[in-house]
Amino acid sequence: MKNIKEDEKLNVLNHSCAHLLAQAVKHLYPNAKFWVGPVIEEGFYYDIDLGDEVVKEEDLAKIEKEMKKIAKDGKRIVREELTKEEALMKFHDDPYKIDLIERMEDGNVISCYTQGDFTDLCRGPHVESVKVLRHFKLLKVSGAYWKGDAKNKMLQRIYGVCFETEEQLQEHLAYLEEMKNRDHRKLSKDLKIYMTHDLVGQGLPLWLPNGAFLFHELEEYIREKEINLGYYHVYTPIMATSELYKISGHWDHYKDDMFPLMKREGEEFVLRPMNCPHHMLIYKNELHSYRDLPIRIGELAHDFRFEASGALCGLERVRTFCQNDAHLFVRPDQIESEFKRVVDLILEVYKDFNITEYSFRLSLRDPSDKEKYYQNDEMWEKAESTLRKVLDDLKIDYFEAVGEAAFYGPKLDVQIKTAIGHELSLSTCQLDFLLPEKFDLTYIDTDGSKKRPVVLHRAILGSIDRFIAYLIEVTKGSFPLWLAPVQVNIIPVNKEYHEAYATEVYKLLQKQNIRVEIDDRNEKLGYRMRESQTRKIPYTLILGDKEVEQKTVSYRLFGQENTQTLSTEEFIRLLQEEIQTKKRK
RNA sequence: GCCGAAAUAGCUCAAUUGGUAGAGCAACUGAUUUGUAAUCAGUAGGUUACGGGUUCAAGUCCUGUUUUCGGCACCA
Repeated sequence: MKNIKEDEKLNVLNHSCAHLLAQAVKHLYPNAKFWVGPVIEEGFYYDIDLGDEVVKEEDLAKIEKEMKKIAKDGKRIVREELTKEEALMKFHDDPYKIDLIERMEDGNVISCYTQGDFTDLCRGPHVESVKVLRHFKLLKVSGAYWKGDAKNKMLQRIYGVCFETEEQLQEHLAYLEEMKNRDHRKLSKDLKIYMTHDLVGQGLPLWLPNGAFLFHELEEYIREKEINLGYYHVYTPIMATSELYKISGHWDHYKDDMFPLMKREGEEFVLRPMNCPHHMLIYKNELHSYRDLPIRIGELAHDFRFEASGALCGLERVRTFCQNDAHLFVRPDQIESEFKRVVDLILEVYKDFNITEYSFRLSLRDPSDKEKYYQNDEMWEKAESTLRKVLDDLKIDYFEAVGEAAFYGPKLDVQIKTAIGHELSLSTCQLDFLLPEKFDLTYIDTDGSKKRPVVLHRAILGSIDRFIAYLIEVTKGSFPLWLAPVQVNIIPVNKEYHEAYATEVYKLLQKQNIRVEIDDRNEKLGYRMRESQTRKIPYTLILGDKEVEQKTVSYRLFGQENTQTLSTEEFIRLLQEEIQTKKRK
């Protein structure tokens, strides 16, 4: 999709369109007051205070109509430059604009733009005339907190997009529609990946057999990779006493995001929101020599977080999920090499899954946020500069995000965008000097003295749940053979004559651990083929007279129309090769 | 959590201004015995998410709850 904000022409066009929107809203809602109307990647929006009035989705058509009317009139857009005092005078009855003006530096030129009966404070630039604004569409309305702060009043936000030609606009709208069809929630329903139920609760998905196969294969995949890299896997309880999180420091920072306390016989338990404290205790269970480090403790661990109800989304954001977690206990001199190994693993895994659209985010603390972040300037500077150095050494492109760090340290996150445009972290690698401190972790150094290890928290697939959600979207539900819930579907042409051979092939494949089904229903071949294709099963076998006679199989690949014929042995070899090469590199 | 919208058969959707809840697919039964994306006929399927109210009459209007959707805020 075109990034409208980055495109010079479209940026100006959409910004002007935001003004056109404001003007139309002003005509229809005379009491409207306007905050800001910026250009974003997807188009533009305007935040508006309508007092007691409400814009509903059905009102968008009405507003669009007014916008078209104004555009047709074709007023010129005129720039005017003011001093701060003049600007304050001009917008004296608009508290929102006064707020903006007052925060501008004295002496700077302040500009505003006028089109017909509407003037707005704005840096510009704009198109010459509203006449150019013809191919636009208002897309959605929503509430949005003033200045992005939940403590403030909620304004109304109207989103839209504008293009130079009608073709471009229609193409864009078609693209948005196409993306909706890629939404993992829709595909998951079609492909029977997971379900939810009111009686279980929101954000708590139930994995159906097809989803469970995916889940299991991914667990096996990453576990094997990690074992080859020297990780040890453990299982730890999904709960602990609240005391554990008081020691780790999580209690102070995150108890509101945890499921509430369970009290019994004077003890207090919580469902765990993360696994770090458990793994710290496993490290502490033994005395460690400098020779033993790094020690890598991994777990496919189920965690529970009380996410805000409005944040929940399919498998992408849930209240219980399975983390592909590990904690790497390293000596200070090993931070760089170990961090590099994690980045290498991330790159390797993404390659295995053909994930190409992602970016690295270096998440740093916001030094002014004294509440969220653990206070120790020296520690933070050391940690942040270490990560930066490794990334630079690896020549990895990344962007920095202030205020996105964990409370205990900076991190490298891998960001992806979902089909419907949500930006999410998939993988993460976090540097932590704090938890080793809190749990008084040590190793014995060369000189016999106790030293403090450093911890790297990392998750490669992130959460299995979210990873599957993303995988469904990038593959459109057509999974590579090794992941496909059903890998081969056998269709005997005639039940009476071909079922025996079909069963024979079925048993052969099953013996090779191929996930295979046989569709011997009394339905026409075309009917069964159609269903096989809509289920996106990679291989569909057609077995009839010819195949029985020659001891062969004829197969059709998902999404293709031609049929290939191979001997049964060759076919099995083909499957095995495809599974092996894609699965284990 | 906040602003807004929605919830009708397993799924996708209909149901004039309040006036007998329907269709396609799926399921089941029977016929058909099939060579690459939907064979034909029949049967069954509903406290219209859940609770309360208005009305002679509520899927439709009001109200509370739950869940879902679009954003915002959040995301250890």
